[in-house]
Amino acid sequence: MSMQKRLSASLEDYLETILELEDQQKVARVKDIAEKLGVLRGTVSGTLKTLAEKNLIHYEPYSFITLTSKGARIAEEVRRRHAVIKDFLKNVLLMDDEKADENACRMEHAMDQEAIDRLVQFIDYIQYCPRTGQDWIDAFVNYFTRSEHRTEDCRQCLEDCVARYQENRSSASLR
Amino acid sequence: MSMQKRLSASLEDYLETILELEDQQKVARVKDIAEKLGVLRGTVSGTLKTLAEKNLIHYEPYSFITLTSKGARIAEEVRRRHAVIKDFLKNVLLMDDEKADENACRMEHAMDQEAIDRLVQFIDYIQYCPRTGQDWIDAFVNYFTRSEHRTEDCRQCLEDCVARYQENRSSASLR
DNA sequence: TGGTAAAGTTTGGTAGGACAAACATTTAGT
DNA sequence: ACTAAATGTTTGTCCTACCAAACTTTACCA
Repeated sequence: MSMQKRLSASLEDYLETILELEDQQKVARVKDIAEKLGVLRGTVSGTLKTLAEKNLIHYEPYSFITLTSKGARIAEEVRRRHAVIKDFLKNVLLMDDEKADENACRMEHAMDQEAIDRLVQFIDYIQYCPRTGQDWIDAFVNYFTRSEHRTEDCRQCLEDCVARYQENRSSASLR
Repeated sequence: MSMQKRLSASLEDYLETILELEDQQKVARVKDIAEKLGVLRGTVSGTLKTLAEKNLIHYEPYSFITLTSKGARIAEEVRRRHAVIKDFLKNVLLMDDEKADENACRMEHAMDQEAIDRLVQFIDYIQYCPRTGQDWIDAFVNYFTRSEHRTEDCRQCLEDCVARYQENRSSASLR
């Protein structure tokens, strides 16, 4: 059921924006959609008709816009993709917030479910595996800001990592 | 000098394809481009004119097609983005070859230089840092195929990791 | 309550990118 | 060398997505 071919990047963006506006202010207005997407109001009117025909929004001219349940499901999918990708770019690759968002905005239309799911698991794995975790990510900044890595002494880092593991083991067994 | 706004995804794909064909068979033919891109020959003819106007290819009707130096530079950029992304999807996220390629095909038009560069460094970091490396990636498959990770005993893995580091240290100092 | 500003809509036009099918040229085979 | 098949091009059409500008409706407030 509902074996839908993916929407265009543009239509996905409209849905995502409408969902955001619903959350922010309970209702989506044409003007706000136009501003968020950087297009003219006239363009939005046209696209809303398209979305309504596809049963993705409730739309009566001159009235407010809300997502249908089908539209909401898709909008939430898109938003999730965006969030996952941004999280990776910002908190793993350590890109700044704005750049991470810009790239996520485009990448969210390019990655399929499988790629997103795998990325989620990978981010998870980094946090869960005792060999990595947040401090390992934090140390990534040293890697790409310095030019000479080869002289780095990793022994201390490794020892800390092992110590932390044993620490966690014992405190876990106390619970 | 050459402050170029990015080409459309479509034009980037044409350049990438032409580069591939040049490498494979020394020359790009309309028919082959059409097949690789899954469009009709007529569509290719039209697009080739566009590319020629932008000085990205050498093009005379009924003759062979080659990239200009400007076109080649862009084509190689696109190919590099593709390769980096595919490498990540396949060898870090462990997606299968075909899926990795499909996603890379789309993502290559969505990520900017900065994101790609950071991804390269990250892949590098995984290999370079003694806490991670190939065996850490290999263990990722255990993480996402099993449902219960929490019972996993990580001590052995951690010990092996430390041992390998000391091993490498001493063999390095012998050189 | 009328009038105006803001918000929304419609219409006509442009551009990119594709298809289909008619047409032109080149290549190969005999 | 001639011709059929393969390859390449042109033309006309479609679709999506946008802008500009005229127009309509709604909202507000004096």
